[in-house]
Amino acid sequence: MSTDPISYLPLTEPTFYILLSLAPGKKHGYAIMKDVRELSGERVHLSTSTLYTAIGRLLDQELIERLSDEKQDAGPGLPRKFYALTDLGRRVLEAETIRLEGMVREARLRLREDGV
Amino acid sequence: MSTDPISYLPLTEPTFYILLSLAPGKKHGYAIMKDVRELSGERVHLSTSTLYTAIGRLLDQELIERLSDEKQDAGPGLPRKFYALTDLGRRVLEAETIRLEGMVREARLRLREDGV
DNA sequence: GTACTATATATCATGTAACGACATATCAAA
DNA sequence: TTTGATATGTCGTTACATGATATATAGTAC
Repeated sequence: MSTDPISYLPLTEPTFYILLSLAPGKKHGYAIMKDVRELSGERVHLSTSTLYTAIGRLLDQELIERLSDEKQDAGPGLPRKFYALTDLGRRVLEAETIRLEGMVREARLRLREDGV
Repeated sequence: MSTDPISYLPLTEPTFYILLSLAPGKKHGYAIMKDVRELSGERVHLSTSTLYTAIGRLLDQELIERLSDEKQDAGPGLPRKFYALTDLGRRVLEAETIRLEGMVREARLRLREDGV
């Protein structure tokens, strides 16, 4: 497992949004799901299968970490599990953003060359 | 098969670059491969398997079309096959660029909120 | 008191796409 | 004559998304 953020790129769209959702601070799975929906302008609707398998993968890769037992305001539903970005996770997210900016820059150049 | 470009998104990185490579005009497969490598700053090295399976898929989806027998300056290698963007392909590429811009915008907002 | 809805977790089967490895062919230069 | 650049393609494996399905809890409406 590399510590070079570049080696984790490109991120898939769900993965990108999950990490971005955690950028401001810790969240539990279901909160991530709702946040991503809003954050993406109702465009990305994570299914629970996508969400929880991605969380498992990101934990394995140490891009996020599980926060041990935030003794939380229990609302309805099963007990919440909170996650946060690791340093590596944040660096991956930043590297991915730079990658995306490069793609947009090149696209804007080529799409302007012919009359768009 | 939809004519709504949004329904083809998100594109994978190889697919995005293949379409972008065709934006200025027709190319054959091997030329696309070299162009993508340069265009991406030596970052994306398409394997021939990725390239030709993607071309097959894009033909099926009618995002690109095969140009029939450009009687071409035959150089070395097997006979070239030329491809070009369809109108739909161009619209998909534009829609994808807009999607990427949205992701970058949101990422820049959230990554600035905490001190990046 | 009971059914419904939102909250919250998770797995399974299937489909799609990337990718390394492999295969084939042509021409030019060393 | 053999190497390297050009040029096309398939096969097996792996990774990931996704719809369907399952389980559990708390509040609300009837």
